[in-house]
Amino acid sequence: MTPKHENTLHEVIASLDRIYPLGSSDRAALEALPFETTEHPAHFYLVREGTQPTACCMLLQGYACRHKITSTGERQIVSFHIPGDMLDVQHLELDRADHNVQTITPVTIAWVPKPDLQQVIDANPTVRTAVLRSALIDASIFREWVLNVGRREAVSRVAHMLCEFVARRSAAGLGSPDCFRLPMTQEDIADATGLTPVHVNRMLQTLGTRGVMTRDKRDVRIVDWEGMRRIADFNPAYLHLGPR
Amino acid sequence: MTPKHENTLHEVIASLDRIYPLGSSDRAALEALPFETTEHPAHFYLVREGTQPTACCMLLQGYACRHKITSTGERQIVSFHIPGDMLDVQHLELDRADHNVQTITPVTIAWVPKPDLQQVIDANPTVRTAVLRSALIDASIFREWVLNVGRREAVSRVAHMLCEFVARRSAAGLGSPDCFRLPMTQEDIADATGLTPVHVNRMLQTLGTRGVMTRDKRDVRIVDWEGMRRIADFNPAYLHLGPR
DNA sequence: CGTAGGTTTGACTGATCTCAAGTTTGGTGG
DNA sequence: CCACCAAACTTGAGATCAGTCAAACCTACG
Repeated sequence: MTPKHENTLHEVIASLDRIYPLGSSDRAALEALPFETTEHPAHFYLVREGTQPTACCMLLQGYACRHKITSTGERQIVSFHIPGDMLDVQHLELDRADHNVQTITPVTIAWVPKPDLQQVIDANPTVRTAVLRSALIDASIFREWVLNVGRREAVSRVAHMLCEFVARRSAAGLGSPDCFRLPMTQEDIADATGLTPVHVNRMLQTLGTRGVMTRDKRDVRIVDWEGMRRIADFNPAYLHLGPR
Repeated sequence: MTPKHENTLHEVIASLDRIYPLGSSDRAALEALPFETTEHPAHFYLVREGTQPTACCMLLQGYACRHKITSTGERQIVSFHIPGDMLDVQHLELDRADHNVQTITPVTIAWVPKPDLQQVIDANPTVRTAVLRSALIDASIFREWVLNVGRREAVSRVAHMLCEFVARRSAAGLGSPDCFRLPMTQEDIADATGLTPVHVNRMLQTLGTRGVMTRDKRDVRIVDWEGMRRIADFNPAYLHLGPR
């Protein structure tokens, strides 16, 4: 039973620490960062493509995604984000957003002014390394998504997306890998897998009839992880979670 | 008329300098890096998924790509690389390769020992920033590829791949944007766009009949850039080339 | 309750794949 | 310089996975 959220950067620091173990001075510097928190409903834009963000946003509670839109208005989600994720490290270095960041569920966001964060990174080599590793891991995840969307059949794409979501979520200590509630709609899943919502619905049913998972509304229970992993062609190495 | 290649890190340094302007001491530090050069034929593996690279390879001459392979043996190329590109910055921080790096044409490669490169990066903040920016730009390109493969129709995917290749190549001063020779086979293009070689062939013909380019074997001439750009839905902002 | 957003189903369509057979090309050795 | 060969490219016909369209059904929430 987690208590009502405290609005500190605690999860973000824990998440960086998981990526690269921080020292006490690193942690202290991060904890001293000034920030403001805001709350937003689902489907709210936190960053818009083409704008120049001036603060660095971090996800404290709820779920979000990054996406891009074609000139014909088709949306492609390129990553999902969970509490503790830094949502725009890249804008420390690249001043124009090349994609959108949008909420999936209602969220609590921490906004840290860019100069303050930059200073902590510059002054703390370990933090710097953690942030760099985090950016490199993001890139690895994007590569896996290119593969997923480019070369896997529909069932596998959906299964893979589910496996990744669960793996990241439980690695962050945010819930069981066997039983969880999906925060995203089937349309979100469609936009993440390069499919249509109708087909995603059918593929979710297929995963049911193949006996690897059961579903009650958005509550999913994986009943055969090995089967799931096989259908998804899921190998978590690309998440670089493990002991280094 | 370029003279026979000199085997220095010159192109790599120029490429970093384009990403983030270097000072003379940065340049001197990079020029002092020890390295060995090797030559390899087309289709040669420079890095294999799952291995732990001990040197950082850079492309001096020729073309290469990164790719991943599904359990059923389908290849998905996730990026192409041109002379001057650092091919595995990520292995400075992540020790296991999560993808393959393979040559497209015969290449000349410079291998820099990881510790030496790490030291130059640690000692030169500007170099560090340039490398970080380079990694962030790579990530941006991966995101665009997810969109390309996930949400664009076949002609657009092929056109987009061509636009990106030309834009990056001419930004690096490696040739004209209007007229160039493709280093990759139609099978490579297929693996980059998530299509089959047969369909890539048809889409290249379509781009011809739509009057945006002409083709003689692998020599391509773009005759209508605006039309090409429109079919490709190409907006180079994601390459972060421009004046910052 | 009413309503909007989300999910499910069915029937039909079509973009892309598959398979299979040619044709062209560029490199190599005689 | 030419003949040969493997790799790359091209073409056609038929199959299929996923998309489209449209309607109905939930269900959470005001």
